[in-house]
Amino acid sequence: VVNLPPTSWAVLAMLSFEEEISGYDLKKWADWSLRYFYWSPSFSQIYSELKKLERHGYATSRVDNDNTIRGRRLYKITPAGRDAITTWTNEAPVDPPVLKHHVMLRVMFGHLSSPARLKEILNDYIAEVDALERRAAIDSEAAKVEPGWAYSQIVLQWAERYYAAERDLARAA
Amino acid sequence: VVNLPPTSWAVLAMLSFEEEISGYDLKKWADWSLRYFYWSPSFSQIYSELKKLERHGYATSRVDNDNTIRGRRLYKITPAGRDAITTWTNEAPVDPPVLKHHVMLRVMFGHLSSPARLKEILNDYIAEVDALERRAAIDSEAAKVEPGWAYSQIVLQWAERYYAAERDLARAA
DNA sequence: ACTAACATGTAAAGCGTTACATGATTTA
DNA sequence: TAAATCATGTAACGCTTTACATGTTAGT
Repeated sequence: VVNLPPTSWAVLAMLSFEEEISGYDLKKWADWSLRYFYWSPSFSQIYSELKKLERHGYATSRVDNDNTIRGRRLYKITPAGRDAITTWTNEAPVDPPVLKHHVMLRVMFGHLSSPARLKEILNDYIAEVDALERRAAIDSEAAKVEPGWAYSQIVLQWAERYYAAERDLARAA
Repeated sequence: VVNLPPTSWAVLAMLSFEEEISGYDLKKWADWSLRYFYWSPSFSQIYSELKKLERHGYATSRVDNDNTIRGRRLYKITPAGRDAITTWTNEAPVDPPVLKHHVMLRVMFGHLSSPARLKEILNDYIAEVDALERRAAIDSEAAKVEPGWAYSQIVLQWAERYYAAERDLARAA
């Protein structure tokens, strides 16, 4: 099994759910599911990840053009791809999450600001986290209807509580 | 004020603490303070960030060679740099944290694994988070001795509780 | 028919890491 | 004095985004 960056594995894992999917739909789906706990890659990166997966023999693609000039390319996971992603899921070492917390960064350098302004920033942040938590809750509910989405539901619930905890921490600060 | 990526601002903000500092020492300091809530950049990136800051006029540097062939370059923030970082801290929009949570990713694609293996992975992760939490607690205590590190202490305490919450969430899953 | 939004990519540029090179300092 | 580690970078490469180009569909 080749050594790939985590984002490639994430895309390949998403392919393992669906029969055939286009880069565009993959991105939309990533925004809906992945982005609560994993930076959702841009369109162009998803396109190049798909090409890379195809180069490695982990996916195949075909052009679907129904009476139009510009078609769209549909990707499908191969047995080799399914093997590879299964191996990665089971055997990759557990590495720590990557976090870039811009708000905490600004609090850390609070001597450049004023307590009042810092409080404003934290309040803005709390409102944002609140909104994210609610959206995660909605998506988590939606995941309940499909029995195949049990694991999605678990992580979405995790995300929901994660943001709740984050909000409380921001309040405490 | 120029538009820079957050990592550049983080480096500039660290310069705002010290009189003069080398890239190497900056990296060591980042590992000690920043890395609990902001991905600590590699040596080479810190070196190039410093060069970039100098190009923008936000820092100056001089070579300090005490009787040796190879000297080391010391960087110092300029008044323009201090202005810029102050403006950024106060006026940048609050953007959400960037998170890449590899463990959650693997849980999300749990259908490729087995419940037993997932449990193992989560336990490994809990142990790692535990260790991080303890280290954050130690560093937070250490920050108490210097009165100038009050804000550092706030965010380190935040980080400590953050990891505690993360551990509990992993347990719940 | 026109416009706005949707969809599908490519190209260029910048962010960030890993690998490498090399000098200085400690330690066995 | 040899080896190991600390310190200071550079070069090459790959990851990722932003900007651009262009075709398609839906609303007005």
